[in-house]
Amino acid sequence: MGRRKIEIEMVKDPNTRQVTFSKRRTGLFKKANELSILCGAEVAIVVFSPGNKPYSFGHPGVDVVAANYLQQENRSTDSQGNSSFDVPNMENLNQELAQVLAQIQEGEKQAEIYDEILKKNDVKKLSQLTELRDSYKQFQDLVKLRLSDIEISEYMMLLAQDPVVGVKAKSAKKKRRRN
Amino acid sequence: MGRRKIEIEMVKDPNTRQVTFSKRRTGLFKKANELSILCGAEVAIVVFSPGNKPYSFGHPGVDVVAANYLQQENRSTDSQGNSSFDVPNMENLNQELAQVLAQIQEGEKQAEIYDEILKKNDVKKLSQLTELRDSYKQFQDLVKLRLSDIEISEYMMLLAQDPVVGVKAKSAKKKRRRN
DNA sequence: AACTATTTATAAGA
DNA sequence: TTCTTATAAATAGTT
Repeated sequence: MGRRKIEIEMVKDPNTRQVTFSKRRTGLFKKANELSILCGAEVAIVVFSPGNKPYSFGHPGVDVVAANYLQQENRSTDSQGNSSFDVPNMENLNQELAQVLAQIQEGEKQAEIYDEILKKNDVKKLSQLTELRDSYKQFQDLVKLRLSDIEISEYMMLLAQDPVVGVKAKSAKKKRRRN
Repeated sequence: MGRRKIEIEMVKDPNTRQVTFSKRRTGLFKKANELSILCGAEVAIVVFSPGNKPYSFGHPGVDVVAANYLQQENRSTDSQGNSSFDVPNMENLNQELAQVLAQIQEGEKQAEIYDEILKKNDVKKLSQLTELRDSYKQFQDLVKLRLSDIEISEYMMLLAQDPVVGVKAKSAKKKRRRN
């Protein structure tokens, strides 16, 4: 959309990055505003700049939308089976699918476990804390690396494609924002 | 941006409105994704469709960004970005807890990503997905092993000083861990 | 769900 | 930062 096409990857020069951020944040908020008006939709956006300054847009307001969102999130078991697996006819693929699905369930269980532990406030050692944190980061980095191979943009869009309704507020009933 | 210019006002025909919503929501999320990547910025969006279905986008995650946002809001701000909470009070603790839980959810979301990708026919790169999944599993196992020995308050402090998924460090600067 | 004629966003330059 | 403008990208109406 500019004089040249750019790749979607971290802008290296900090100065240029800040400029890009300003321009695109403006554009994003404008789009959000149009969406809310054209469709009568509620929209809330929070953005942190590269310098960590928060910017927000909300119609009718960030807090209002956030409250609605959390409300939705906390009910919901699973509204619709958003799985129309039109998977190709490969045995391998089906296998992978099964495994991944199992993995998802595992992840959810895991979170519940964390949740329980956090609630009980079990206490122990810092050194392991650090390790845990690092492990988590490593994992995140790994994911990032791999995903860039798979087209990170694409997958994020895919992720954002479906309604959050049934996602899994399950383990997070602990959340306590305002109200 | 289309065959004709349109006024920014409520689209009257419900059918057209829904179509417009879908298209523009997709566009909005794509823009948000690009912004987060190009600038290393945290972005969270929540949208309710005309039919009141919630959709969300977040990098590194809606909950994470929301938690940060609320934290900013409630913190006795120091325009220099020097936020200090040496000894967390209950408020801070609860907020940090929210963040931790958000992170956990993000972990789960990773698993969902795999699912999404598989659903969307990107079959050729299956091997990479397998690697990913294995990494994830390893991570989970590691966490399982260690979590029971963790001091939650310390973990929260770690997260606070070096928040969320490598994206960037929040305003919290050098913080010493317990001595 | 695709397709394009157009409009709109924006990258680079000033 | 703001403006300008050539070009990339989003999308309104159509199929």
